[in-house]
Amino acid sequence: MPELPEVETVKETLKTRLIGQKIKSVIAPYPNIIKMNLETFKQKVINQSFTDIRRYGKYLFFVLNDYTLVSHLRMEGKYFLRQDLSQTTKHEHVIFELSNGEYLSYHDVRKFGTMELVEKGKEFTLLSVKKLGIEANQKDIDINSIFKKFNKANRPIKSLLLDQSILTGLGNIYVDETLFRAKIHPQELASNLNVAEITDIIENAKIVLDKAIKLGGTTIRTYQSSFGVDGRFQNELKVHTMVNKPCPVCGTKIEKIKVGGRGTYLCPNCQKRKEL
DNA sequence: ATCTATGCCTGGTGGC
DNA sequence: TGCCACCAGGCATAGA
Repeated sequence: MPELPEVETVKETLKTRLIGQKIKSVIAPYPNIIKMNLETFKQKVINQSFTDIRRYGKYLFFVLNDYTLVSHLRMEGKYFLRQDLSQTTKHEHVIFELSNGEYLSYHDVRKFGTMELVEKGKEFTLLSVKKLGIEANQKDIDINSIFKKFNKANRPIKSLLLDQSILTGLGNIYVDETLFRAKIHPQELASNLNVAEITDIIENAKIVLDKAIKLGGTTIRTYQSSFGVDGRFQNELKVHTMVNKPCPVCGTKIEKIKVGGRGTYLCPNCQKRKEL
């Protein structure tokens, strides 16, 4: 699923081909992706050009002349550039005809992805974007402010790391990898963790995310960056998807459990719960 | 105020 | 082979 490194990769890939292109028309076989009236949406974006593409957390911002198209890929959204409409396939739900004759096409089997349109510069007035915390790979994160939030939470640490309102950018894959590196059990209550442990988690999150960005993201299940390119971080995964494989540190079999309803991988020897 | 459960969706898988 | 129940899960929302 696209998390911060995957969305970053998509952004960089699309930038090389999309900047300067003007939207000539919009075709929406499944318009529910767009969270506003389709005709209004078309009126606003047609004749607008892509001036920049940015990212915050897992959100993509397509900056146009007067508006910003805010796109979230959720579980498996993807963008393709098609040379011709005949190349589009079953699950391409929103298609932008570009001035160079190509088509920017949004593909999403599960239809969970969203597109919202705001006036340029007002991206952070969107409720979904406004509530996001700081990016998990940011330099010099204020550990104390994070610690305060974690310290009063009576929930598993994994659930807090997935909560985008505190730190944003981590999803199921990178949370598992981060907690493995920090040697913290995903079900450990956040309130049981001390400042040193929180610091360790945050440092490892940055290491994992930065390395995944360098490798173009992680391809498991369905993720590909735009134009059908696989990521390479899947070769670096230590625990996620590795059930019953030996832990790369101690050789113990990796376990799969459920935490907050999500499939969770861990080494039961390296990531022991604390005795209190 | 916090936390948990549900709905949104489809394709893949395993059981029979 | 086909049918069915179940699973994958980010986020919004409803409910406890």
